[in-house]
Amino acid sequence: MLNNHLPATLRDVAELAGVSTKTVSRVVNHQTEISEATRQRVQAAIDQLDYRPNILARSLIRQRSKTLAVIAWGIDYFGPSRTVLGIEQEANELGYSLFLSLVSQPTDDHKQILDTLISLRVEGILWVIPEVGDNRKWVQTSRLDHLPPIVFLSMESRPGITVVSVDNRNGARQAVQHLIKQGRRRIGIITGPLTWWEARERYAGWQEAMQEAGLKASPSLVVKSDDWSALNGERGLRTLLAQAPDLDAVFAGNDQIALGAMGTAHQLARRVPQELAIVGFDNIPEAAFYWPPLTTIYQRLVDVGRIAVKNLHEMIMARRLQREPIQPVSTTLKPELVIRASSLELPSHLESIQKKEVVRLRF
Amino acid sequence: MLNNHLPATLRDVAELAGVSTKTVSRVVNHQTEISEATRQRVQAAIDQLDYRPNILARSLIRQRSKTLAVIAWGIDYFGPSRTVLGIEQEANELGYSLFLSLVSQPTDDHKQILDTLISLRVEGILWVIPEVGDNRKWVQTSRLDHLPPIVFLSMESRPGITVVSVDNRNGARQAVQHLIKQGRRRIGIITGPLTWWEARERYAGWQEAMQEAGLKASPSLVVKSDDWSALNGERGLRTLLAQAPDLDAVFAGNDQIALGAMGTAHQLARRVPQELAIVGFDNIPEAAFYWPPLTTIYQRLVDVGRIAVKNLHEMIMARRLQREPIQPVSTTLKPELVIRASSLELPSHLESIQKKEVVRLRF
DNA sequence: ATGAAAGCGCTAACAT
DNA sequence: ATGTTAGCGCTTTCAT
Repeated sequence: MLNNHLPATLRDVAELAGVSTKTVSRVVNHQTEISEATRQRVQAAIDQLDYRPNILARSLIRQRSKTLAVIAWGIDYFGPSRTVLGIEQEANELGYSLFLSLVSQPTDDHKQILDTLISLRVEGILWVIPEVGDNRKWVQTSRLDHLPPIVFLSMESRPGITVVSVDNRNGARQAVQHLIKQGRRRIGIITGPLTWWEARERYAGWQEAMQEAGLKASPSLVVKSDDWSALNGERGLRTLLAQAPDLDAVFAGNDQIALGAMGTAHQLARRVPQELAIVGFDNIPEAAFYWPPLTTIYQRLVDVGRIAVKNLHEMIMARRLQREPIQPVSTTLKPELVIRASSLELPSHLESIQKKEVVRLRF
Repeated sequence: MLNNHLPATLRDVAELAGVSTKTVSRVVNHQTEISEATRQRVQAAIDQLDYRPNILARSLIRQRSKTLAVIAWGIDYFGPSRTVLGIEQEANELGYSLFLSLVSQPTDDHKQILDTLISLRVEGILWVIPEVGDNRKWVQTSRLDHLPPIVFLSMESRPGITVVSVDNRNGARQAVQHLIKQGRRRIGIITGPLTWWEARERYAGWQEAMQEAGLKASPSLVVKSDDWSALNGERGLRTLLAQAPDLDAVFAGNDQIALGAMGTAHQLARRVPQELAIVGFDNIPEAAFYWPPLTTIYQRLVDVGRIAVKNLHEMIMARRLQREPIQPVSTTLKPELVIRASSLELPSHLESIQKKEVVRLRF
């Protein structure tokens, strides 16, 4: 059977129930000023016709789309996808539908996407493109009050805009301080790509922690990656060991880089953690199952998404009420250190094995 | 400054330019039947007022929202997020905007979300919830012609519906056949949760490949996981070794399970791959950097998403043209075997190391 | 408690 | 080449 009959409208329901459209509208919107008898009659007609209100028409007249947009990059990576998950959850709870737009590169031009979103009459925008190079310069020079309210995720706080992010610098400091507490002194770093704000922050955190402990943050302890992949961890550790043969620990820009570094350590027969402690960043789910399990920094990325939507909602409401726009607030979440075997002097859960037998892994 | 001035409408532009609304409409929609002089005058007015067409109003009158919806689960996992990436890319290229709806569990009720999507007047739906338990039973009993066109991803093909998926069974067979070719005979399997269609298919593929090779697919070679996590790989390998001490290879339900199994192998000092070959499924980006690098099955998940949108688009067009709905077609993509060290008798890239020195890894 | 009528912003006949 | 008019489906005064 063909499905060429058009969907039922409010008027169809009204005619079937023998009432006016306004009455049907009252039923659909759960308004009270209606007798129970007619309400039931209308409801019967609705069910019979399988009527669903047309939200497009509703949005048009109410001047509210109840729609947000997320413009994101890297949704196939752990961090962004967790953040989008949180965004969707909170948006759903607040009754917003969510448009998803992706850019293929963080540096891609977003103007066209922004135009589309304005045309779609979204009420607010969540900006989930990482700050890379000068791809945020436009924010300073734009009249943001001519755009829908925007919340920026994971970027440097700036006056006049609303940002939700994780304190990467603090996370890096926690990681390095932990290594120092374990007695490590020659602590190298394999950074992420320093065009990224997050990579720079983690790098700065390493520097700060080293200096605070009276350790030299010497250039020979630094290798800069050009991306976030495990490949850079492999190469990075080789370079680092060439520059600083007495290296006793590595802070990696993220868990993938840490994974690559561990692989190289195995190949070079450097025992982890005894000879070389390794700490990552992100706490991806697999990190607990690396060999050895990886000490890393946990960021509450789902919460980043949820908080961003909450803030956005408040901005939307404030603007609707024609009040002065609320002062932009930046939220920064503290990350948490997750200690596992890769950074411990004596990985306790492995002690028993060592006693029982001489473990000899040869590849 | 407050942003309480309403966005400009077509009529505003028309008045400013001294033309009719229809003329402005022509400019906005790049229609040709208009003189260059007026086109420019109208364009100037558009720029001056910063006018953007209201897509809600346009959708209402055109009876086309140019909008698709993806309803998904597990967007923070590798597979679904890659698929959504492909969906977004293709939707964008075909001029569709994309609504994103997530369920928190594959078994969650989706009826309410479906209602919302119909109300939003999406033109088509991409179903990215994995087939778990009987959560697809509704498809058989529903009048799908009363819903927007739907394409189902990653599920068992059924007559009457459009499905795009990967041939998991074939992938598993490739994995096991590869192990057999390497001389392995006692090939165990740690399945994913068998409530999942994909896990069952991979399990069936293992059985088929074993039987075809004249090997016994004995129950002692099987461990069934209750989820897809690395933890099950750890436990799984222990159980498997208890059941079949002469095990010489493991096919894991996915790469995470494989990772967990490798961790246990290390702890138990079983050399991988010499004593125990391991193959995973999915080819997550980190798999190449596991220790040893993991042999696995690659699925073109981005293409799954893209093809799904292409098919959906055709269904939409067919229905719009009031023709008979096109026959549902199911598309099945062949996965590819990616061979790495974890399954090779003599991992070539490690030979040099073995010659140079006796590698002794002790944890 | 219910209804009539106006209109949200746009496009598509159908003029001229 | 340009304009007039009707109306997409809904909500909202303002009546009754």
